[in-house]
Amino acid sequence: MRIEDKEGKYSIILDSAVKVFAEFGVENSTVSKIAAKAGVADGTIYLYFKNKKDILIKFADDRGEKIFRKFEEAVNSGKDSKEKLFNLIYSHIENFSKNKDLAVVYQCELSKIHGCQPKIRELSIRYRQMLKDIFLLGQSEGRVSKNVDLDFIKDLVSGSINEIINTYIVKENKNIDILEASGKLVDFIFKGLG
Amino acid sequence: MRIEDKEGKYSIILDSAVKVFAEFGVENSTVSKIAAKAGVADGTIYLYFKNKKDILIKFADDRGEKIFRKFEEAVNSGKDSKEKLFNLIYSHIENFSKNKDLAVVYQCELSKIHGCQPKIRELSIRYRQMLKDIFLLGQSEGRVSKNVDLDFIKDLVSGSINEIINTYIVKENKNIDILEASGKLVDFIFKGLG
Amino acid sequence: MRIEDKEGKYSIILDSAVKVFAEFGVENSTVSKIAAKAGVADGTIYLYFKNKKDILIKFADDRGEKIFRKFEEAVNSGKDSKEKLFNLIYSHIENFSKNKDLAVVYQCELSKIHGCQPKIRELSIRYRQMLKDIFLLGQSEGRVSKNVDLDFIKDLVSGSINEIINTYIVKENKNIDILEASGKLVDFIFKGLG
Amino acid sequence: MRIEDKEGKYSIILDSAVKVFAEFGVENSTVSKIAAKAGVADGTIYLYFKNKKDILIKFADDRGEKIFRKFEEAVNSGKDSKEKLFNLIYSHIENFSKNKDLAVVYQCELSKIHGCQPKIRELSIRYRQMLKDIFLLGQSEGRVSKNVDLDFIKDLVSGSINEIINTYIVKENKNIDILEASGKLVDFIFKGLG
DNA sequence: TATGAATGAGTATTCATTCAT
DNA sequence: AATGAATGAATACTCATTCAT
Repeated sequence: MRIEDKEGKYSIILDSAVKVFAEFGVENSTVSKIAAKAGVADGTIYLYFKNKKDILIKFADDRGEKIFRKFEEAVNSGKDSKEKLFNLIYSHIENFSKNKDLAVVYQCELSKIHGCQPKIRELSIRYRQMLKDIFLLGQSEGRVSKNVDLDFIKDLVSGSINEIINTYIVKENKNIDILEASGKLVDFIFKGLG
Repeated sequence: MRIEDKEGKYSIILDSAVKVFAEFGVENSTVSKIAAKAGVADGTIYLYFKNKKDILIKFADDRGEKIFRKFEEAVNSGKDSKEKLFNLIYSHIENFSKNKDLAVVYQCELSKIHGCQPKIRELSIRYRQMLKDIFLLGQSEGRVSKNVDLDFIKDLVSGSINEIINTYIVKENKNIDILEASGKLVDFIFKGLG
Repeated sequence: MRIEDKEGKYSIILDSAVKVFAEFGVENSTVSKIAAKAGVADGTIYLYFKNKKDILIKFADDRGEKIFRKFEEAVNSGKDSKEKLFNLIYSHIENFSKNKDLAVVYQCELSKIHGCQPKIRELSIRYRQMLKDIFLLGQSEGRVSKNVDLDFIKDLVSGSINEIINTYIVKENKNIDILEASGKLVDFIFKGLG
Repeated sequence: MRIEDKEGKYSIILDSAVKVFAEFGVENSTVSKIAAKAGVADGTIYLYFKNKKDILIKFADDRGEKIFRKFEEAVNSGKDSKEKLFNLIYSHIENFSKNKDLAVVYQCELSKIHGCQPKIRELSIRYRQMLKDIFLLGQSEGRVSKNVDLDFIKDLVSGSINEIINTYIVKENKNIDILEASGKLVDFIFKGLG
């Protein structure tokens, strides 16, 4: 059996777990359900994960890190602060729209699991630092007033984006015009910061 | 036994439950822990609540409604849209600051419990309608541009307020200057909507 | 409060218990249900009965004894063995028809309760002795063959009567022509014993 | 693990349950007691049975059906109505004598459990139909009078047999001369029907 | 590696019984 | 005598985890 098979089964279980978590909630998800969804025996789970909670921790670590890289790429590909913010928001909404199970687990389930909190907290801090950097750039571009408290503002913006995800993807499960939503949000923010 | 004693025991159990839920999370909270914290026998819980889930439902119904009344009073006591929004945000932060256990349970735990969702959803809708009404008033006052999509904006604002609660009360457990935070938030929002 | 009031409340509880036992079965009958049906507080039960099982024991003792007296009277009023048997069977079916709750509890519930068994066993023995005495009389009358094993036969007859009660009153809840049924049964038995 | 092992454990639990039910009564039998008697963990019970009641239902279905097959074979192997009835009664007493636990549970416990009643009722109906068929054959043979009400008589006979089981096996726990008892019973019945 | 039968600790809930009023 | 709120022991059932195969 090749190494990629191990990675493969590890991934299959992780993906299955997310689907199960999203459908039933973490607490109503049993190891058996995850194993069944992954097409492996219950015991096999324990060859790849220490225990049930470890699945969530690994999910937060792996999938969280992966999606965060995409956010960073999106930001890097923007030529100025406004485009960077737009790209970030667009990437965020798009990625979570494409994978609603992941969105549900991220927004609702993960934050409560004790072992997951370090990674979640780290990602949250990095996310907000990204926002702060964008707005610092905006200040140097003259787009953002030097009077605003960026530490405070980055939280507001982070909350706004979160709410969009929560409202349109997690709760309402609506199809959203990502381009339009991202545009409106960026306009609102930059106007507020001008 | 006086009437207030019965109400008293019901309240004592509810308060104890909130503390336990906040400390351990709903799923790691046992009926025994709640009973012990309330200083009653396990069986006594069932004289006042149908079952464990019912405690959360009653909590959402009773405490949620009570706190929402305060929000409405705060809004009503404002003379114009800006003051109304300020009062709402101030009241929101203040009330959740005073009772962090309640904040934790509201923000993190309640939304996932199925039986609670009707009330949570109702409160969420009423909250956002309050915001929309404030901004409609703002439009008639000439303070808010008629071009903005109020349904979209109210979500952003709701998300921003939520994030303040989450960041400063639930996660960081910081003491926050409520007056300053409310002021900054209102300024940012009205500037963005101008 | 007069003495008969005590007897009265004792009786009311006993009657209520039988109704509850018949409706729910002994094991699904709670002291609370019995108290509610009797219109007294739960605690009041314990002023008249030692505990829940004691209700059943007292029921077996009191009601069993009472109904058994009627059977004896019925037998005594018959002028010969055939009439005595007819009267017994008629009285048995009639009394259990009139009070189906009592029939249900007697036939189905009581025999399993450990504390009740002494009385139940005693009544069963007395019942079968009554039958044996009738058949002994029948032998002296020349109506019953001297060759039959009366100890065995009395059991058969007892079982037959039981089955009539079970089939027509407890299970099927049918209205039965008591006169006809008693007649047929007596005829069958005496023919078999001739 | 061989197939018979699975069947084996299922059977072991069922047998253990019957013993426990017979000793303590269904309501005083705990799942733990059954598991201990079977030499398995409590949880193992639930790998083979849906819940506690399901054990009784399966018992009624499996053991009831099995024993009933023996009754049918016994009847079929008789060459005329009298021999058929004799064989049935003999088989009935013999089988219940050999397994008194089963007899106790069948006669006393099973009839009250709601989920068991369909099977119990079915078996009871089939049993009495068997009796009726025997007596119909007896009529065609000229052994049984055409005047008797067979629907009534089959109940009497069923009750008589039941009483033999109850009296000698369940209650008195006596050793009984099966050959003699069956013979007497058949004689009595056919004489009564002549 | 992979399996899945077996385990048994953990928990919500019920209800007979008590006792202060 | 009567009440009924409070008690807490008892028990069915779940499910994460293990381990012999």
